[in-house]
Amino acid sequence: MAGTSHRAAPEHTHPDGVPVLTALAALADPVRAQLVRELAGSADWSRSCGTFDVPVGKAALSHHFAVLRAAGLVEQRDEGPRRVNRLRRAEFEARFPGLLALVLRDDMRRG
Amino acid sequence: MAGTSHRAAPEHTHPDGVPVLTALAALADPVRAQLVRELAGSADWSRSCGTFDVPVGKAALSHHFAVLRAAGLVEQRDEGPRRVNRLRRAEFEARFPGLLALVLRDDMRRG
DNA sequence: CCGAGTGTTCGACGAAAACCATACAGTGGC
DNA sequence: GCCACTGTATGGTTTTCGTCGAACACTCGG
Repeated sequence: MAGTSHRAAPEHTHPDGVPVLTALAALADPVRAQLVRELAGSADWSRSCGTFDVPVGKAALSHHFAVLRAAGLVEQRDEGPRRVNRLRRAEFEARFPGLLALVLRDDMRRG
Repeated sequence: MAGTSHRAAPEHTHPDGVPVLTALAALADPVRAQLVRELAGSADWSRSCGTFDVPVGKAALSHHFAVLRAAGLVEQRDEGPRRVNRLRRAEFEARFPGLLALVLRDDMRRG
């Protein structure tokens, strides 16, 4: 049975069902903001969770991705042993116009 | 000396000097979001701090206003015994285009 | 079938944040 | 001068959040 995954698929939330405060809280964290920025600079499904340059262990990293999923920011798919990611640009932009751009265009000021 | 206030003027931060994550964190709180919404629906300098319908004591309320000031969202001025507020619509919009609209246009969903 | 690689889950910990009650500092009316 | 009113500052409690270490689950290659 090739192509069959026996791993539990990650739970995804569509941006349409996400409250604004949840979206803001998801982005108001330095680690998650960095994840989103790197993800925005990469092609869809090209980055697995372990390939991000953030100063946290894999347990915390896994938690952050869960938060991003719950906020409708990230979609994940299992590809062999790793879990590859995609930034939900269009859907998130439709729900929260301009929000993603604010985080991406930021001048990396202190904070 | 009429017109002289002996009270320390509140410290204000212009939105231009505010990091994006600080702005997001300031708005990602239910109480503060409510303050901003009520403020947006009132004329400038028409509301003093005590006139907002939020379920917290005045100590916490004072703290929330300090956070909003530090995020460049609110300007305050002393008017007799009370401190009246103004939402910095234009300045904040110039620094974070679309962000205020997201909080104001929200459908008040749970969360 | 085993072992390396990848990511999640669990429990615990510390730091940060929200909150309250109280005390304090101005303002203005009496 | 006193007192009610408004908001700030302080100290301490509770809750939330980010983090880690360790254990577990799954995939794939030998």
